[in-house]
Amino acid sequence: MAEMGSADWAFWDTWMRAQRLLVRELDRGLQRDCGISKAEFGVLMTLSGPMRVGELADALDWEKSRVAHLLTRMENRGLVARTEDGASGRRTGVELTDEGRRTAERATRAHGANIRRLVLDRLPPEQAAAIGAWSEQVVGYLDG
Amino acid sequence: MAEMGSADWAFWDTWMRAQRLLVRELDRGLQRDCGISKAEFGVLMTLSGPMRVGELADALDWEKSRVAHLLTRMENRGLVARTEDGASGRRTGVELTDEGRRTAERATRAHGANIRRLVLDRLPPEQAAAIGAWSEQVVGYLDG
DNA sequence: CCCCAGGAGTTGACGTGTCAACTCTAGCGT
DNA sequence: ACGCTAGAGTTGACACGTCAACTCCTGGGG
Repeated sequence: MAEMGSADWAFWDTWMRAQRLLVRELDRGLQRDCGISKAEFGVLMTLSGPMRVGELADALDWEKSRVAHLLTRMENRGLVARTEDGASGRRTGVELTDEGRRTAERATRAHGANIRRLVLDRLPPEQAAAIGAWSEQVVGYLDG
Repeated sequence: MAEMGSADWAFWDTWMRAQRLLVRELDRGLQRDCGISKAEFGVLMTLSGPMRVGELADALDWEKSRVAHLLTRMENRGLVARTEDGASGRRTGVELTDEGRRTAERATRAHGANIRRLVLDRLPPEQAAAIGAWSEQVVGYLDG
């Protein structure tokens, strides 16, 4: 197998740097406009109806404990509520509060606008096609 | 400004998912093969000779406090050493230990091989060109 | 000479993520 | 019916990043 040349490292560094700058900018926008983190945005998008914690973790492809910790913090801020599940009375489900739904609505617009402004509007079609193809391929062999 | 359509969201989600899977895989490789994190790898690569903490922070484009915290942890594990700087005797510089140099050497090979295997070897030239162009552009307008 | 303003570095509080250990319940075998 | 195990969910310890406050020089005015 060939070694990494300095051009390879430069390519990789620039790519990762661009990625990091972009994600940082989007995160700041989400925090500024809606007061939530990117992870919380993911929960708000995924949690359409009442769900079990495990379903949510599977849907997001996150560790259950990460979801549990995050839900605790979001519950304290009134974005989600734990719900009783079945006859046992154990709080094992979770759903959005009204506040959570409002925030989700607002965040969808704001975050979408930021993605469009910072990324999509500046992405020529052939670059979009290349990135799309690459993404599909990576998801295919690292996720499948 | 146009809204985000569902195709836009799908494109974005897949892209971010691929990015996340890839970074996770590379981080695990670095941890498994060399026992260091990606951030520590960055320090090991950048810290060629003795440097001041601020220089290091500037070179990496990180917050000084992040560097200070990370250096403390790396110092405890024997990868770097704080050095006395000037007549004041204040420990204000930092350099690699022998152990740090050995780890840096090993990490360069291992991480480079992983990047090549997981990314570069699978990236057709026109996709590489498109991604390279996009990266340059993003760094240009988010960093400049 | 003294003071003090500013830069460099550190530290602490807190949010967040991972891993491992723990609790609770349900379901099953005997 | 009893106990045991498997799964779901939670919790705690720790690693890491950010922000703000802090310490410690250092270099001019006065």
